[in-house]
Amino acid sequence: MDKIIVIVGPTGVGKTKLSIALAKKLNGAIINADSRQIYKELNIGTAKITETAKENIPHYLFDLKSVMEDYSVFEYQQAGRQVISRIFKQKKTPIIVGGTGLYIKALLYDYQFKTEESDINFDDYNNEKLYKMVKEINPASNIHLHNRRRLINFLRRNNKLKNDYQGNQKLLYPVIFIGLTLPRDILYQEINARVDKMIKDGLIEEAKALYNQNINSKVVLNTIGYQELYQYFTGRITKEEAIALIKQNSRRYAKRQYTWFNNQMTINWFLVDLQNFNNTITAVMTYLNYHL
RNA sequence: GGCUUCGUAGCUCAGUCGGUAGAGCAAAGGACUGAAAAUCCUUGUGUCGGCGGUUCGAUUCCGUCCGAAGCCA
Repeated sequence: MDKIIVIVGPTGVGKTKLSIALAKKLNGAIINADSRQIYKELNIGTAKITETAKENIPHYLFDLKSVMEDYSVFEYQQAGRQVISRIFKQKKTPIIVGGTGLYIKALLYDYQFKTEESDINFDDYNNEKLYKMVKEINPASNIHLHNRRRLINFLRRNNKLKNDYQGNQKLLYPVIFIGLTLPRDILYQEINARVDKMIKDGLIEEAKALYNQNINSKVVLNTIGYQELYQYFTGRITKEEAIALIKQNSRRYAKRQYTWFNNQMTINWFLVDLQNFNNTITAVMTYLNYHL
């Protein structure tokens, strides 16, 4: 058994639940592929698995960083590849679980990152100028004029790479991609209900603790659940508005995840049985037994 | 009961001095190599409340009915 199993899908479909079930049956070790579960302080809002729910199955790449620290795909790629080889050495099955498509792709495909980067400060350059520079280096670039962040990223890190990323589609490991899905309207109901549950479970208190410590890091201000509650804490919106916003942003996030998984990777999709999740587990296991 | 205003896209509304209509939000689709739960792009056919009338032509004018809000009895 030398294959990696990857569980993907939109937020709130039940990836974590499936990961535990599969790990038990396949002598697995779980690797997080969720960009926000990397952070120690973000628990309820990221639906991070609890210690008891882990059922003694090894879990890697959770709680690596504090929200005060930055993190990047590159770091994730390096850490993840080390963990994969370690798990293989233990004769266990790596089970990668998460909703961050880029992390998964960078980890498993031949994504190459530059170690050196330019120290040019681009603050004085307008988008038109940046766009022109990018086009000079790579005329085939499809980065949009208005996407300043990506224009600058390209110029800072990839300015010596003239061709496109040919490694984009090359898998480095034997992988089985499992996707969990639900009809859109049902998924949205599930997401809404889960947000209500997070509130009941103490999301407001968790976010308030960060707010009270004056933590305004990039991560916190760019994470669904926390960014909206911060607006409530500062009095810009009401609690009800914040909760409604969390739901809306979660739904939009799920939609973007679908766009990625449907178009960037080839996934074997499984419809989740909400009434009896065991049916879902069985369906996935049947598939895996045939393909492992 | 009388008078007034309103009834247009899922929501809030604009508009057509009569030639079948458009913004914001919502929503949907898409891009994706260093913040990715991020960043960015694209997309607006709806019996213009119902039924009649005038007109070559009505969502626009007139009548009437229905519904909402307000004022007067």
